[in-house]
Amino acid sequence: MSIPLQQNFFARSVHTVAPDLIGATLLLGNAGGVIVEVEAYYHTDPAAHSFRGRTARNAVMFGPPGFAYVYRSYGIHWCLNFVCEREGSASAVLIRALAPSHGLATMRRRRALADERLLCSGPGRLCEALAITSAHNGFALDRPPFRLLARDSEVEVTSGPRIGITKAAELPWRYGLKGSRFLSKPFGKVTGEIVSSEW
DNA sequence: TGCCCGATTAACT
DNA sequence: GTTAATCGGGCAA
Repeated sequence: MSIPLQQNFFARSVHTVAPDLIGATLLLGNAGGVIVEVEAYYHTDPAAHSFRGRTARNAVMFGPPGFAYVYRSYGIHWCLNFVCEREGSASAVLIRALAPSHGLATMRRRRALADERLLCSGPGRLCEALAITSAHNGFALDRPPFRLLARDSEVEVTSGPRIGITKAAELPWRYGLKGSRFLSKPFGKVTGEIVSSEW
């Protein structure tokens, strides 16, 4: 049924990988869910951490595709990215929201009072629910404790401007599962739709 | 060394 | 709609 995603899945344009991740299942240990929202970041993009070159923090982004880049956000939260394309292209997809499907009790405990809709609906929230920290920075995505399973049915993907950034905020590089109630924020009406069935 | 600010979230008014 | 929490990265000095 669900086929594990191999590293070659990530060895493509970040703008192809991002919508293809919608509907895939992300698991860490026995907790996780279906990816319903992501954003693409490319090193020529002023909003990308890799834009100003390689540093200790973003080094994983400059490495080979198929690895996790985890960084601290606002000194409080962790955010999870998947490195894409090829070594040195320094592109990544930010995982922004999941529809919880595995280990609900575990994730609720980690997230305290959060109800199911808010359990994994945000980049910081899903890292808290899956217990992702800097300890996972540089981990391969096709090996434990990570598990990534390809979607097994067609999905409708919407796109729109990215969230929470000030630079290049107009670029429509946010992708989401159309109509999902687990999006961190709704998509605007003007955005186009993409129907995907590959992967 | 100091300063500014962010790929966020929850708890306010 | 507004704001505090909280801290490391990146850049100016």
